[in-house]
Amino acid sequence: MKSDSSVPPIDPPSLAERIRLEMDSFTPSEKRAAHMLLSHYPFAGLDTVAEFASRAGISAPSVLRFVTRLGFGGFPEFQRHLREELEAQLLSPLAKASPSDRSHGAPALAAFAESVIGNLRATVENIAPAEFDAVVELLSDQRRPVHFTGGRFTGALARYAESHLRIVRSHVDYIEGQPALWRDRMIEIGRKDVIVAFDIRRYQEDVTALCETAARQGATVVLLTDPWLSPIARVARHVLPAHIVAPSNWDSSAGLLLITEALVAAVTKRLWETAKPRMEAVERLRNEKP
Amino acid sequence: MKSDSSVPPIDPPSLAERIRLEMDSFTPSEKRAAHMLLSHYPFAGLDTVAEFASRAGISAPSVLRFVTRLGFGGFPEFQRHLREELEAQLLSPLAKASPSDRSHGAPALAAFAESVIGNLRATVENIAPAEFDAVVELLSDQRRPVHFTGGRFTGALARYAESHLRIVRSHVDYIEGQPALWRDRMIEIGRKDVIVAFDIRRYQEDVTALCETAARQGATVVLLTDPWLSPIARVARHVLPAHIVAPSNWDSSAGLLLITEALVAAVTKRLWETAKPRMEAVERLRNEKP
DNA sequence: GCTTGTTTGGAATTTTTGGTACAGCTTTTG
DNA sequence: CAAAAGCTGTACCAAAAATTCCAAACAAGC
Repeated sequence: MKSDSSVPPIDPPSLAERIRLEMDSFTPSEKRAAHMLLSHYPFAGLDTVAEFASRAGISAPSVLRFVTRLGFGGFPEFQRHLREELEAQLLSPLAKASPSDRSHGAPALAAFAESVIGNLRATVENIAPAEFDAVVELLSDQRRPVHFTGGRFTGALARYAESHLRIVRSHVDYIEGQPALWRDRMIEIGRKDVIVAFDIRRYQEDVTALCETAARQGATVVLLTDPWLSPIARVARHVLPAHIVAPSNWDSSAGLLLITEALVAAVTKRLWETAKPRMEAVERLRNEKP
Repeated sequence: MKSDSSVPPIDPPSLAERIRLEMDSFTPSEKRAAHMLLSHYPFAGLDTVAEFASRAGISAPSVLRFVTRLGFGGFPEFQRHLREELEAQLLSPLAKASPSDRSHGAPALAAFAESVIGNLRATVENIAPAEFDAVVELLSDQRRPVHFTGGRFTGALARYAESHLRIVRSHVDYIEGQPALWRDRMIEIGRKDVIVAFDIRRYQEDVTALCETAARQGATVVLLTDPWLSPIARVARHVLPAHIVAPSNWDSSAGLLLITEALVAAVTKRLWETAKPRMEAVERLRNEKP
């Protein structure tokens, strides 16, 4: 889920900050807990209650009272908060930089671009070479029909992929997401077929259904998704996750596009012997028209 | 080459690194686990076994087997390692981008990514802020109908833009490039209308024709193109060029996507007052369906 | 010095979590 | 095509963790 509630992402005041402010109102043992936590923030809080208590030199119940006092429902909830805070901080090192220190380009554009570039780097880092290569191999097998599909936003990317790959090789098509549009086509799908699905959060049930049906019939499913993994991952043979978080109310698909283009480039190169004449033929046909 | 001889601070080989290397030798469900972990490293591993298993789409025992295979005595030990690694990394700001890490990801993918990133930077540099802002302003005017269009490859990007913007505001649509499909619609196009065209080299005559016709009827044309400028530039009021050259037989549209997403983000923010209720309503409608 | 209210830790309790045995299934191999 | 090996999930159990309860210790007020 995305937090659509507030537009300008004002940093939530860190828990550490709150603790410092409320320090005076703590009981002696709560203070020990607080100091202990702040001295190693936030890692000190990631252990067990017993460990925390022992390090702070107090008892477990005191630790519990401490976190309750901070407004958490329990120790696990407290830990979850720490993790999320840590993750948010680590993933957006850019947010720290002053927002108006960029000179060139539209400021909004520049900031957006930096964020997207971060996504691309992170995406590349997290993709296993073997996985990428395996997908290239799969898409380069001309005996296997390839079908692209995607959700309401990602469908456009699927189309983009399809429009390129269909020129490189044959048996490439695009399947619309709605079940009514693919139900009858499923009879054609079998062991040899490859489904390449694009699906990011707000995962679409119809796309999932398509992939599950195809997988049940023996098709090989390749999934391009976000790091949280679409439910399709459960039936997918290969998963390529891309980072998608951007300073926007929408997610960014740049990482998915990157993977897509890299795949197309690799397959084109791999099949160059047969792709070249094909591409030339397509070009010739296009020029004949008028 | 740099002289690294003096200091041999061999980074403790991150667990992530080891996982990437051993990826090939994993069983299918272990790969799932590995992927899941890498895509969110290391936070994905900080939850409970059950949570981890569920997110990766595998069973809890498989997760246990996975961590055992990595050489840990148990899940808690595995988590402790992750925490320590994270802490170490966070405390040394140098570790940010360890150069020995660069080689990761599929080599082809990594090289491609660097090239794309270069394109994005160049694209941002070459866009006049005023031009960008003017387009945002134009697209934020709800009284002006907006029509997206594009060529055989870029059409997908136009669709992508349309699918987002149509949720933010009304009077947004997509026009297919072939003249037969838009000829009759042109009668509707007038002074108030805005055409946003995507067109990169191997410029398509039909898209050019569409824009020329629309411009002749008084419509405002916005063009997203490559640095060599599509012929549409002659009739366009605003031109946003993106760098597209990549190590591939194909051009890369990442720069166009970047501009598109930045535009959508800016317009969404600009129209937030009216966009928010719209987006919520759309969400509600989508959830009613089943 | 007694009482009252607060704070604290030990021990019991409950919930959650990690771990294991086993059976079904898939893939590989002969 | 059958047997074997390997992988994976269900069901169950043990362990450990969080949480609650209660009585002791302490401080402040009369």
